[in-house]
Amino acid sequence: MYSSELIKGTLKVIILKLLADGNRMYGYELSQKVTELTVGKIELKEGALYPILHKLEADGLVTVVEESFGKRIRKYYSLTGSGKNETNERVEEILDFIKTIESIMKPRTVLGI
Amino acid sequence: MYSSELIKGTLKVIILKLLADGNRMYGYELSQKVTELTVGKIELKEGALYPILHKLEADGLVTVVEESFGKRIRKYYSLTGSGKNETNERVEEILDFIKTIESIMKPRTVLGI
DNA sequence: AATAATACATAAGAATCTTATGCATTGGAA
DNA sequence: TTCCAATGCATAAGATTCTTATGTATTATT
Repeated sequence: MYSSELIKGTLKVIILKLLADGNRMYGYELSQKVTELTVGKIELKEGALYPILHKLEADGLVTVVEESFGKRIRKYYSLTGSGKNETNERVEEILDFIKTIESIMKPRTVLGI
Repeated sequence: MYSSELIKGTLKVIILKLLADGNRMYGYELSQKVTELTVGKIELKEGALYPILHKLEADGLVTVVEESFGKRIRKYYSLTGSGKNETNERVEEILDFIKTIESIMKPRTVLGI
């Protein structure tokens, strides 16, 4: 489990990327998938998850299809065209960001060696 | 310039790491160094910088020595012993975090190939 | 003489997350 | 068969971390 400051700002990109990889997914499924992929180091909790999904929908980046399984409802989210573009941009950005952070964090001396 | 959500939570670690590398530094110097190292992609602004430094001091991770240059004052910050330990832990954490994010962001298909 | 850069600081507001709570269904264990 | 865990959605209050804006003052540059 990473300290929560670190996670801030990355959850949205993670959701977008998972939708880009796996086609449509519903909220609870996304939450499980993140726990699984990160071996529990990142948890996508409901309080963060659902507001993000609603925001993505409001921004036109995803569309929703409700499906019933018995009396239980699932809301499947899929990327729209602009959602795919946004995902590509955000993924590029975070990969670039990672390189920057890595370059700062790698051992370095006063001499810059 | 990265979107600001992405930067959240990383500024403190960056400051700690710079102090660990370069011995004592003062606020404005840290701010300049971050701009320089990241080619302007990350900016350590005063509104974030000074509260972080004060927090680090309150937490006993850094000590401060004031020095005058003419009538201008600089506050030099240095890591304490526990500051160095904290830095090592935080750097390890963020490097681990980066690997996790990278593994999610790298191209992947539905089949997991 | 005026402006940019240096150097500190804080307050109000925005954004993003955690914690807590709520409702309802389904499956499994005791 | 009863109770608890898991599934599945949702929102509100609070914490945290940053941006933007503002303030003060000195020094260097144009």
